[in-house]
Amino acid sequence: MEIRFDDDLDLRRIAESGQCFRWKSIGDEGVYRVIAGGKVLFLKQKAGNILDLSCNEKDLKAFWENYLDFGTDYRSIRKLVRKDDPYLSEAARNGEGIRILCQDPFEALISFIISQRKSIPAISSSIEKLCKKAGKKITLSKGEITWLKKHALSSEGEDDLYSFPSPSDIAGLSTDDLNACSLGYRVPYVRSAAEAVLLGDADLDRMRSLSDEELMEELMKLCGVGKKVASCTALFGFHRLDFFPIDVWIERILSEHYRKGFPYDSYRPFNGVMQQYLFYSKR
DNA sequence: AGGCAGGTTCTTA
DNA sequence: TAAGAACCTGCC
Repeated sequence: MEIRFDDDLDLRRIAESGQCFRWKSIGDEGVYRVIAGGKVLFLKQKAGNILDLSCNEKDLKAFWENYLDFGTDYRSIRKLVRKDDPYLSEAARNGEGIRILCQDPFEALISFIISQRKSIPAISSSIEKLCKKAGKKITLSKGEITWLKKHALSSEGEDDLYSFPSPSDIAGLSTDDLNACSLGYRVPYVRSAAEAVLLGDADLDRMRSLSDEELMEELMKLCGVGKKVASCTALFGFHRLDFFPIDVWIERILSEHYRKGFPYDSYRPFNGVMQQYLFYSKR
């Protein structure tokens, strides 16, 4: 189905913004394949703010609309950028179209635990291995196959897709299975996080009702979850748009351009969106 | 070939 | 409280 969409939206920039690891560019016509919520979505952006999606209206309303955060007005947030900040102004121009996806908290937690000291290709590769080992197979619907055909794309290679595993799926994996996902020293981190969620020691649903500070505190109780991973989980998995994860890149930007500190007060509660502009622009 | 990668923990003062 | 080493492994 096709919809017109007027707010900021740039699929390529979202895919390359580092917030998600399961967006894949298919072919060379700007088509992306996304796996989330146990489902797959193929989508393509066309001229005139038209979005061509492989789902029907029911699935759009039931899931993808929220996933793509259609309820948030990013154009207005982008306009909050202070005129007296040329660095952020340029970053926001470069990053126009980035949106912060509403991803699953558990998936974000595990993904960002895995991300530590790994390059982006290595992160994606580990996550794919994990999904293949423990996730559920996703079979393409008739509509999805038709959609691919319409875009002159083969469904071969698109028929071996797996959902992100549940806490019990991961907790049930043997050490050998986890090792086979190239997780390295993160194996115990991933396992203990999955077990904590499974047993309710880390209650992600309950965490939704916590304040930002309390959420951070709860997440950091998990082994292998420090400040960076916790804030990424909060921003991308809990959609707390004020979190401002500081990794090595952001650290460099802060020390080069914000000697007196980043003006967080100016952008509350959307500091995380500003962080995305800065990060994307630097990469 | 070998250093480095979107961090965290453990150890040592 | 703070700085520094160690950690797995794939990627460039």
